[in-house]
Amino acid sequence: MHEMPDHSHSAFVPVSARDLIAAHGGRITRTRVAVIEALQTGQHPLSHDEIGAALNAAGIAHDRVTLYRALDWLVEQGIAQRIAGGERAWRFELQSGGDHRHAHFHCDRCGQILCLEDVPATAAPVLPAGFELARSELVLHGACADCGRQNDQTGK
Amino acid sequence: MHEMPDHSHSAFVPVSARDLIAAHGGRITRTRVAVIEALQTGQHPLSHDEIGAALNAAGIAHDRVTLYRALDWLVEQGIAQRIAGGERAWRFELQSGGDHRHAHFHCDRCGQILCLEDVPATAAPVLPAGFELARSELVLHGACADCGRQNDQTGK
DNA sequence: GCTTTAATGCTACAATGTTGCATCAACGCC
DNA sequence: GGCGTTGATGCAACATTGTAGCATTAAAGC
Ligand SMILES: [Mn+2]
Ligand SMILES: [Mn+2]
Ligand SMILES: [Zn+2]
Ligand SMILES: [Zn+2]
Repeated sequence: MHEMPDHSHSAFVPVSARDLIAAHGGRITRTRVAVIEALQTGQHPLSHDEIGAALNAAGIAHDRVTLYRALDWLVEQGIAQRIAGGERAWRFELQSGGDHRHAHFHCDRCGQILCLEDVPATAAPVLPAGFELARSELVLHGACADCGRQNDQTGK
Repeated sequence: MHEMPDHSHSAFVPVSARDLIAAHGGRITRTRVAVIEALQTGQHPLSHDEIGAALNAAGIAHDRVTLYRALDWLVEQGIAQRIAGGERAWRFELQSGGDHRHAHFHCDRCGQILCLEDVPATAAPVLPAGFELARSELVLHGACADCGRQNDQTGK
């Protein structure tokens, strides 16, 4: 595993995993660093399982429970956010700057999840009196380009 | 396809559970009838557990698996729809006329789910080329009136 | 280095949902 | 109304996802 030297003048990777953890007063551990890096690398919100696989690939031994707790902590700290997705398993992605909540697309055939950065999840709907809105989740379901193409004849 | 018998001048309870099942070519069983009636009675989308409790209350013995399968069948037939809700458990509600998909509110404190009939879940967003939208789910999270009132000081 | 305690690893458990298969009962037919 | 067919059920066993308790390890500050 490579040490990230901090010649970080790149505007694209604004904070190193270590800085992010330290900034929230947490201890810098292999697991947390690797989880954040997996989320930074991933092109879509990752499931617990996918993150676990990434850690294995990086040669980082870990316990299931530890991973759950690392993810919980990241969410508590506002570093990552949880996405419901439509199956039973949560997906996780880094909280990119601010509270920019966007919609997600869930392919019902291959299970792939895609960020729709352009589609805000924010609705400002009429809630009954006394109700307080904390956040909104918008998930679109359907078939992704690959899946739609490969068996379009099913009609369903 | 048979026409509804015409003693039905009530516009409010359009179909009996039995008719609904028969119209979809299914066998009319105690469990299915009771599940549909529970969904018709319920004021919000019901979890598997809540439906099971309703069956027990109605004195209808049943197996966990049977209930799962009854619900699966209702969803397959388009009689009911599944809602993700944000916990691990599905919620179910009858598919009221047409494809009228509305948003739902999930209270993060008491777990209550509320239908927001007025808020359409439909977004017509820009999907990448080749993607096919089947349906969309919009879930708003926060505190319901009761929960918001009773401990507003937490701030979280 | 030494101490403190946050974080981990392990075990055991809970909640939700699924699969296979033998049995039962709904429904069509007579 | 009885009968046979087969869809629906009940039961046992299992899978997946996530939690709780507690002893041990190791990160951070001195
Ligand atoms: Mn996203
Ligand atoms: Mn609803
Ligand atoms: Zn797909
Ligand atoms: Zn509430």
